[in-house]
Amino acid sequence: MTAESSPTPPTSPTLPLRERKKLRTRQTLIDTALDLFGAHGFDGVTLDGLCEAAEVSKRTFFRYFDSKEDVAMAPTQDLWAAFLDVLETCPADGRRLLALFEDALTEAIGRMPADGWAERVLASRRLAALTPSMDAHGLAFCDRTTRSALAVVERRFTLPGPDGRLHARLALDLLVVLFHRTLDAWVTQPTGHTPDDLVHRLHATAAELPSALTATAGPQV
Amino acid sequence: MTAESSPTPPTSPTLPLRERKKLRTRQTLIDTALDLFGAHGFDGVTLDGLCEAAEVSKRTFFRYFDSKEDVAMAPTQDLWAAFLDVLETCPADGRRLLALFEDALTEAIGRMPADGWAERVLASRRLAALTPSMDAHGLAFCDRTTRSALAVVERRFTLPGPDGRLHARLALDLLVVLFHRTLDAWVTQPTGHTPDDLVHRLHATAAELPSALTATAGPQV
DNA sequence: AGGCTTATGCCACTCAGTGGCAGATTCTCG
DNA sequence: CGAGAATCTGCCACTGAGTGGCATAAGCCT
Repeated sequence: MTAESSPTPPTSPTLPLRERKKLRTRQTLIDTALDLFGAHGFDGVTLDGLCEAAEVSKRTFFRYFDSKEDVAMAPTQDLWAAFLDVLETCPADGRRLLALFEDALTEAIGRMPADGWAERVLASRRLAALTPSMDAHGLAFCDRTTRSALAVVERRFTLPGPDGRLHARLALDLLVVLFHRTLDAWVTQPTGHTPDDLVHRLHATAAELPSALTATAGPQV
Repeated sequence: MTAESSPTPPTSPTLPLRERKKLRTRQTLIDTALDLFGAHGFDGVTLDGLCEAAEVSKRTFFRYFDSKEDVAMAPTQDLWAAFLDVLETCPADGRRLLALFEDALTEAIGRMPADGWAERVLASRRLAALTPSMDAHGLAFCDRTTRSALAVVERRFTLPGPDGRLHARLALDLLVVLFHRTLDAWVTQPTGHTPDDLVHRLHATAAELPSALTATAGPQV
């Protein structure tokens, strides 16, 4: 439909046509899904309806995504994929693991496409808050990512002490917890849903961790 | 079938017959499910098969459980229900929130039925490790429980400071993380799957939290 | 252009989960 | 004890997610 301005550049820096089509189909599916889910709710849209709107067969849908929940979670999943990628290459100076993870996630957020990613995350999270099965799916995905990240860390770094592996796992779990609380706050705020603000809030939430560890409670008056 | 020895005690301390039957049906469903899932895998058992084995109609199954995953998660869910119950009544001396939660969970573990609960948890967790959809379901349930617990805490206790609510939520998230790592280790060990050992390991894992916060990593040699 | 690889569409199928209704069981109160 | 109300249960039909198989079409390579 919207033909590129340059018909056939001599040295094409882009991917081969087939790959570009796949990317576009995937993105169409994501955008259509977030649109429809936002309008009628997750359960108010059938896969058949979604596929018809996106002009693909149901069979094709399942070659791109594992489940109905999956397509709505794509923005977050892209982020964690980038996180793993950053973790794969970042240096291991003697910093604290948690700080290292925090910075890797910051870097990953920075790598997200500037056009519309934040909006898609926002739509996705708002949907998840209303849809138990989406929430469950997202949580499980984070857990799997945590395990992958732990594998990368074990392979690339030296974890001192007999409990080094446990410490790394706990640090990763902590990062996930911090990120989720950060997302909660970021999604809830009325305006200013930018990646930069997300990063800012991530560090702010992380700064509260020591207080959370020592926080006490008195009886209700 | 197995009639009670005392036909009709004058002052019956037990629940009415109808309630007892319901309890028994529920427990039969759980035991049958864990048996069959353990033998053929979660996906190797259909609901129709499970219902036939438990001698109930599928319609009845869904009057007791929300989903196929739900029945296999019952042991853990019973624990968290008890946790909420303990939280509802425990005193709020000036202790740290995290310690308070840890003790409440310990108390909840102590309230679990001595006969077979540990075995059921073990079977349930081993299944969950092999079944993504069960894992997701369990994670989502923990998240919902965390929110319920936060509501109880906010209602019963005073949370000082503008970030008191965040601190409490983080402390609860931490407890869940600690519990999951504890379960990982407890399930993995070859023997000694007792509630007491679970409690012991919970405190041991919690003791590693400060180290996890400050842990560092060097480059791989 | 022609053959090779890969993505897509279509069809039929299994299984989880739901709604409705009829019949059975338990509770309650006269 | 017995009638009637309140539940609990079983059966049946139905929707919708997800899968496997196979034929076709589209992009790729030389």
